Amino acid sequence: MSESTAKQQEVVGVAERLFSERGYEATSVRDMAEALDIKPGSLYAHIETKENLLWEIVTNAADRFFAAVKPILDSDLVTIEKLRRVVAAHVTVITDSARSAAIYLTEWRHLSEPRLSRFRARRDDYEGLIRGLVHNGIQEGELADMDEKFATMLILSSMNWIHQWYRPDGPMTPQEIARKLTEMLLNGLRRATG
Amino acid sequence: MSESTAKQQEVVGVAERLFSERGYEATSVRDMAEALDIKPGSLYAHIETKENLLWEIVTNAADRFFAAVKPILDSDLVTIEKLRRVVAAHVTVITDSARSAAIYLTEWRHLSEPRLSRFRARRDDYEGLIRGLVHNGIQEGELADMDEKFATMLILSSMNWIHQWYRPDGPMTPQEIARKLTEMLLNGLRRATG
DNA sequence: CCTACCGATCGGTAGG
DNA sequence: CCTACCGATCGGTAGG
Repeated sequence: MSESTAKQQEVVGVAERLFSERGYEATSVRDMAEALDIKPGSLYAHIETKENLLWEIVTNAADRFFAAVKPILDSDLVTIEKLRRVVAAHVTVITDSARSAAIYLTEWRHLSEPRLSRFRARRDDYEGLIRGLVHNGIQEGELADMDEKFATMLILSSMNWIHQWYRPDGPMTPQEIARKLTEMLLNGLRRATG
Repeated sequence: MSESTAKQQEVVGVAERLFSERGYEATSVRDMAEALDIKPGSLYAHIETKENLLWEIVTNAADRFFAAVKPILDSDLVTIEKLRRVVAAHVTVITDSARSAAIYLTEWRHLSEPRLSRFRARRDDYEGLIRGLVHNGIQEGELADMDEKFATMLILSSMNWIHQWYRPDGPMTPQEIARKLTEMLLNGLRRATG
């Protein structure tokens, strides 16, 4: 692990913006160089390959999701409260780093092997964490007796779609988004009878 | 509207496979020609441009979603029943035409203007249909008094994520997926108390 | 970080 | 549907 310079961080920032706006494949090294106001060849003083940039962005994003969620799972809160906080933490990662989260969620498939497999394994680990939470919630009777895998997918999909419509200047704060989402997921859309 | 030949349908089929597997930008006309066992230049006897293929795929997919959902919305069923059937219909479109649905959901951004705007408008119309349903459900007291727009997003996001994990040879039928999804969305994940 | 350049590949066309 | 090709652009490198 070599330390990364300020300029390298600037390059990553430009890559995050362009990859999230146009997609990885549709972004050329010339696009990035232009945004950085340098010549295309000069970019390679700061990066090794274009794919390395993608890899750095998605692994950093994965790190953020794990770091936000792990301490909550390791705590001794009851499952429903863990779930509330995990949703809040995950949503906050998406809203705070919207660009890299979008790349993490949509551009990973352009990684080549062996990174592609490493990525998938890590993403599956994360899914496993959420699934463990759902599993416990069902065991303990806090969550309904339902298809564990399917419920996990519902939680992840509803959280991950947020990057598609979230705008920092929109009317809702990340906290509000997390609160409404947990509320709807836990209690359902149907009007409670009685 | 010129009628499309069997060969043109074959070309569209190959494009659906490659665009969904690798993405639009990462698929070259040479990739498509090779899959069709013809020379790259010969492809242009059947298509005008590569983007026309993308446009045909996403508009056909949009047509399918509207056609599946419209008659249900126009019926005189109660809102909750409409919602059940709309979810089932939408999920069935995704599972029956998984490749084109995936392209519709993820590759549309590579359209150029003015098609990009036309696409967005149509997608917003569809979202409006679902939102109208949610609106009515709240008015009539069948759905909980909640953020209408947010509930619409939750419904759409949970349905649309299915293409990410659905496999035709998996254990669940489209009907089962739709049933479980509606159940969880309407009643929530929390164990009903009392 | 620049100049100058590499071979490969891109979407697409002319003429048959 | 093929041969033969177009100019443009791709990711990346050598040498300074």
